[in-house]
Amino acid sequence: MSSNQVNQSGQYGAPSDNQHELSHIEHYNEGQAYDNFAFDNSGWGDGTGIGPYDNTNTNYGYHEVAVSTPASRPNTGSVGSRKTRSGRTTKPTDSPMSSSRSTPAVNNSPHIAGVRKNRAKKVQEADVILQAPLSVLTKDSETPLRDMEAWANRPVETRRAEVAKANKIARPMNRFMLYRSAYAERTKKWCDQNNHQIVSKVTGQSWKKLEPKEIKDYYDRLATIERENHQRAFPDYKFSPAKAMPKKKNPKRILDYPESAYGHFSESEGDPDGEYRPARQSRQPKQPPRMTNPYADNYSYEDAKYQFADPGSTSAPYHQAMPYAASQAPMYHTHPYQYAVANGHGQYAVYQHGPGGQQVHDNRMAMNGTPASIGSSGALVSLPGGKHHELLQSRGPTPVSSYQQPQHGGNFMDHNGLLMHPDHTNYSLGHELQGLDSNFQDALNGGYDLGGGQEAVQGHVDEEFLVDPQLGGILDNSPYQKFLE
DNA sequence: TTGAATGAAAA
DNA sequence: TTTTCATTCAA
Repeated sequence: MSSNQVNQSGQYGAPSDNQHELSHIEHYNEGQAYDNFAFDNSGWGDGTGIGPYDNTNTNYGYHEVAVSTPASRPNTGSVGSRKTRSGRTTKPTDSPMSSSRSTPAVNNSPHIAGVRKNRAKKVQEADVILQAPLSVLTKDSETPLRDMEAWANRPVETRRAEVAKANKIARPMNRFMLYRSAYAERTKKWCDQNNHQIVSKVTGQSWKKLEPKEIKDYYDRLATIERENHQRAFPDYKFSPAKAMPKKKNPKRILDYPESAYGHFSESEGDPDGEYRPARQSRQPKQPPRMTNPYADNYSYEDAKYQFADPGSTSAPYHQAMPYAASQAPMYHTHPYQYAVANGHGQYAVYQHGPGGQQVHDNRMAMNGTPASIGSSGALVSLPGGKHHELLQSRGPTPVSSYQQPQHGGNFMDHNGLLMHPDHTNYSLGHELQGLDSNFQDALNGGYDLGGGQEAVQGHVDEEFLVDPQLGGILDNSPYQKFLE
């Protein structure tokens, strides 16, 4: 069955929670425990990955019900227009967001007197109920995942150039933002929606309820890398959110707070007591600059405006405007460090960090004869140097959720510290691993002084190798297998 | 939308 | 002092 067909399994009319849950267990669990995998109870359905809309808080047999939100869903039908509870009678569509399957929201929540405090925190779930994570649902998408490894590994120079352009230091992406970014384009295509709010809701739902631990761990580690590189580029960055603005309770009422508090402060009327301030992404450390402070002397973000010539060059204006570019490097790069990235194409690139910033040495090589595939992401390892040991060390056997049930010790961080994207992970024969291991070592040995890097490649290599499931890499013992028939 | 970070308020 | 809560902001 193709991926985006209308649900024909009768779930729309599922008579009761219990019954549905039972059927879910019988049909999908097959006696296996999914203890650590946060499926909702709606089951995997027929492979559409979608469930019914519910606008009236009618459960339709689902435990987790999405309440659609008219403000965020365009192109919905008129109120009360849905005549059938069964999606079976609606026209097939390749978009799970089809209006034929949606109805406008009706808020039937009972009003509880006196309970108003959390009004703003009303949970707005996606209009689509996913029944499988996006990593599964969009597995066969022709739209590649965005390469968030490349993003997390942007060199210091790139990051500073971005700051120069935007005139602000952006926060590093957290694991969910990385995930969301990776899947945004796919999700748009899959939903046939080009709406940030919808993408956010769908990816949020997939992330929070559906994605297996391995996917989350992967983006967790990318987030760690992203955070570390951000820290490297901006050692004194400190998140400094704008002071919270009081909420407008009722736009028709007289504001409880001065108008100026809600927006830009003009010089004449704005914020005389300085209570509110517009958003800023970073601020100078409150402590007086130290000699070792890369922002030393008279430099400040606000004043410098980053109006230097070419941030990527080593020209004098750049270093004058960005003094830390020159001064901080020795502080944080006492020893160059390097890491290797396997991109899922059976190729490795070795990155080297140092005072001169990050250089990418494209030490690509074939591995296992694995053909090139869409997208990237595969394995990633950091090699020793500096203070980043937590990225460099093998963490030993990573607990694997019962969802994965790997037969051959499938840890997503293997004994070499390889960070393996679950999409490219499989469990198979040892001889394949030998190829990975030697190639990996070759990559590391490609013109570099490994130093402590040898530590990262020693030790036992488990029977893991990279496989692109789009090329048929899902093997019989893959936990995804049963859902991809 | 989730999650990190922040700061104020409450315990 | 510690915990809880609301808020900002990353795309």
